[in-house]
Amino acid sequence: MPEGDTVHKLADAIGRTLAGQVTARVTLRGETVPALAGRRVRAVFAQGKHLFIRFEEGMTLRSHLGMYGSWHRYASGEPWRKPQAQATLALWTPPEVLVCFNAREVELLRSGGIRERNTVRRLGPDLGGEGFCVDEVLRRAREFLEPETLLVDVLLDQRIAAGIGNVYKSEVLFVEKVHPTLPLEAAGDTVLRRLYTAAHDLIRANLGGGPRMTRRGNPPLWVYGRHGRPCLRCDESIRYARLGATMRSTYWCAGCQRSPAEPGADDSSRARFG
DNA sequence: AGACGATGCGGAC
DNA sequence: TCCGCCTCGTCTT
Repeated sequence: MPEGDTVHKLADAIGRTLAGQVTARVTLRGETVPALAGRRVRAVFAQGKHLFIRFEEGMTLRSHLGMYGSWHRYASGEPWRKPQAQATLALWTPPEVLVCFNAREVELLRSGGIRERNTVRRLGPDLGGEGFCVDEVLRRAREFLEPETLLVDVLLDQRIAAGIGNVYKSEVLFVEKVHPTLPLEAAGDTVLRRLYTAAHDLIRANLGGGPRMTRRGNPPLWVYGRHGRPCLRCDESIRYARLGATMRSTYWCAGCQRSPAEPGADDSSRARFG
């Protein structure tokens, strides 16, 4: 399931099958796309959670898996494990066929179309990419967000940096010992820089293969999905709440990540800012 | 068998 | 702030 690292790994895998190949046939929601028949694939790449397949002469397929999307690879003639009606995109090479099921968005962009797409144009620096620049992240946070914005909402905002999903959100806050509802302004540049650097390191570390992990050993995640279980650092019970503007599931350790609102809380992060 | 919730995100109000 | 999307694994009955 897709956060930035997953989509990057998918792009690599799909690129190994498609890059340099000529597609005999491409269907978009069941409809053949004549413009892509007999067309050579130039590159397959990810940007945040978007996956792009660029063809010669500039045409590009953009896909976003959303919650339910998945990619399958089959040999030609092999039966598909999901109903054909759920296929949003299929590309025949022809020894193989790549099928994207239940994507949230799939579209064909004409030359230069990537830059015209608002959602894509506005994406922040790609946390799974090589040239990630945390200074640009800080600049965007100042430009796009109110100072009162909670860190849970900052981290999920793909305009600030692209690739963090709900799992990395909680994990990154835990790793850096920052409370999920600390406001942007109270966090300050130092904390923000630490959070995004950690996010970049974790996502990059997970591009190698194997299951996604934010720590060595079992369990592979520090806090996500561990509601009520003991913190792996301090043994306190892991908390769960739906937080932020979109009320998304958030997990944190009240021992390691002190609340900005609780009396007697450690306010060292605030002191660092002010 | 049915309820519930989920790794995402845009849009209506 | 809430809902829709229209899938699927997991848990409850």
